[in-house]
Amino acid sequence: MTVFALVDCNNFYVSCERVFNPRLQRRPVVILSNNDGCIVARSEEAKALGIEMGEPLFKARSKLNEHDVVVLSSNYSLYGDMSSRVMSTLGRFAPLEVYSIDESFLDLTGMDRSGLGQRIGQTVKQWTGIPVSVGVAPSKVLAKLCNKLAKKTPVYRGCLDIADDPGSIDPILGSMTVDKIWGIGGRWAVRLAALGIVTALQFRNADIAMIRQEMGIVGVRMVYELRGESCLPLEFLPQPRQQIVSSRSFGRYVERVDELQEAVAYHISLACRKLRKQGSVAEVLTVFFHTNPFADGPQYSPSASCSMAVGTSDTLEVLEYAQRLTERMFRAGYKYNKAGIMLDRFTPQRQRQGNLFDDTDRPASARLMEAIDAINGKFGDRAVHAAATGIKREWKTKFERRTPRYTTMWDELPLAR
DNA sequence: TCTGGGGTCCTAGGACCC
DNA sequence: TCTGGGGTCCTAGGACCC
Repeated sequence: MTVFALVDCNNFYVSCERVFNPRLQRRPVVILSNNDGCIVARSEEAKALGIEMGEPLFKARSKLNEHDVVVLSSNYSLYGDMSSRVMSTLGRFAPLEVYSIDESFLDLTGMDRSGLGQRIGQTVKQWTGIPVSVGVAPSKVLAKLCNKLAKKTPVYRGCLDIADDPGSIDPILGSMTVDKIWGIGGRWAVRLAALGIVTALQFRNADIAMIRQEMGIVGVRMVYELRGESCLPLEFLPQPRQQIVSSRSFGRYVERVDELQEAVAYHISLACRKLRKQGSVAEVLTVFFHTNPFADGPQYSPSASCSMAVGTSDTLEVLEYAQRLTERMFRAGYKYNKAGIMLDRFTPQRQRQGNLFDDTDRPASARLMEAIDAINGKFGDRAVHAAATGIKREWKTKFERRTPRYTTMWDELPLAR
């Protein structure tokens, strides 16, 4: 039997901030999404005040002021770096699948697990400063569930292991609604309720043929997983992305085509760098932008794709396609609040399909991109960049309350006195 | 005034092929 | 009057996740 552990960081973004600013301990803290728009992470104290996940900042404002809540912009450089520290610590214990920025599955099959969960937690806390919870079970879905229980039930001291006795949580399944299961969202919960399935226990005990009929193969797998029969294997090797999206809201409305072009160019450069990093080339490009869907007034949200003559990851080459698409779609007289691009149809760089009419010097293009990536890797992201991405960039996304990038920028290191 | 961003998988249906 | 059977590929849309 395979034994899965799910290790999940507690309130990850808030915990990262607290490592470098201990004054945030025991205070209510929230972290905002891009553009300081919504609340995407909350400390326990903030949750206790009834502040909701995903709540727009302006709606929560009075509550935040009233309770003197600390409000911070996202600091992705910091969180990304702290995440890799946590993951490499976890890698000391067992083979792992990094599932998201703040959680990993570990393969504990055949290991002596007595006290192991607590030991993992203590080590991560001591080495990185980040508190974690651990769930251990014979399937991923159950491990997820145990993790959730471990997190909110102090008596488990941060780790719940049911690998030897999955039935032990039946009473809890019976009192839990089905949408709390990983993979079952609100939509399914509504449809299942119509079939008389409300609790996680009812779902687990449901008739397989009926679930197959109603939910397809996805639902069937969920039921088996809940029964402790693993259907979702561990994936130790990260799979290359099949699409890369880059998009952001603007810090203020954009009405001019040149600013829109800058923003699109900026997204192209981010996405192409990611694409090169994974060693792929893309054949299809999509560009989109839109007005603010929440605002009154005329709406316009165009999107257009094109196939590129040859699969490419060359920023300058993709830029040309992007600018043509943007120009074609742009309409004056609208207040745009967001732009983005998507790259699609990837092949590995080495298997690039040529084109008879391609007169680009491919080796030269590859060397140029390599040089740009190397320079930016050493001297910072925009040390060299396409002029098309703009100089002043007044449309930039807002991060008005971002803390220093303590661990990734020399001039933002924390000071010790 | 102010509302995030980036992914995956599955399915149904249409187009097309022999 | 009567109009097969089996397959693949692609796309759009729905559902989910963090």
